[in-house]
Amino acid sequence: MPELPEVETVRRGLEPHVLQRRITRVLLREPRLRWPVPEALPRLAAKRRIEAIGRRGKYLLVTLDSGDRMIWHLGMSGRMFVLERGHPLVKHDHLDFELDSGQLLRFHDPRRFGAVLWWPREETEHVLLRAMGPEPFTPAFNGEYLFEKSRGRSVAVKNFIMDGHIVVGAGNIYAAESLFRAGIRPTRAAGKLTRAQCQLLVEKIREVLGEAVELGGTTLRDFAGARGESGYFQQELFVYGREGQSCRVCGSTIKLEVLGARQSCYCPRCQR
DNA sequence: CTGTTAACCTGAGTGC
DNA sequence: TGCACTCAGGTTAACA
Repeated sequence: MPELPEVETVRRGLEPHVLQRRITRVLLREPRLRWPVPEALPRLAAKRRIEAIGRRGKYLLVTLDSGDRMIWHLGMSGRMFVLERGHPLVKHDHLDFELDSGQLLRFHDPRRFGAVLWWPREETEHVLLRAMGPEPFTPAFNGEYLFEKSRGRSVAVKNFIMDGHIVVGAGNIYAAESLFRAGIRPTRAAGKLTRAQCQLLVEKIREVLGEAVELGGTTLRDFAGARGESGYFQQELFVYGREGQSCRVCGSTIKLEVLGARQSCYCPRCQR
């Protein structure tokens, strides 16, 4: 489900409800997520105050007053809702964090590709975050960086920019949309991009992700923010999910190709 | 090292 | 209605 804009939407939605709130109780119903939820997590997180909620790539980072942190990932189908205590349970409600405000954070994830992990304060670096590429909005992610990284790489540029070691946050939707706006065909070998194309692609990735964050993400099937709200970026899509329809710019028929087991839409005329 | 594929899981949608 | 089948926004492990 969620790429960077959706995760950022959830983060922003959670923030006002959790900052400086104390976790009064943690209810773990189903520990079998992407990795097992640590058995000790409910005990360790209970009584702790939440001091910050941040984001790195598609991971949410929750800093507690003990200096320990939790790492949350929504996977493909995960949601983290702010609800009033006593809200009825539904299937796949795996975990609750009850807060001293009377509200609770409820993690719901049918496919269980998500994760809820403990990151002890004595560990300065977490193995999941260590090898991650730069955030798209930081200066470290720039045209020259992308150009250098892509030299000698034969992988399709779409797979290349979806690789979290290169840059974090662009999943299937936003990779496709960024490439459309940059006029680059998703199948193009990364190593064949020119300097100018790398520069343009960086700008378009930032533009697309930025607009999507402002619109609250993309709701295609089941994405919802922390209060259950939909995103609106789906109205801005040029190629994703539009195979067979006409290009909003030139009228050509949008084509679909499978790249690395993922659907990849592009305009054969606008993207070369 | 690079590149490709399968795997993890459930639910929604489609076609018969 | 029901069944078989395909596909889905992410990430890692296992392979060539």
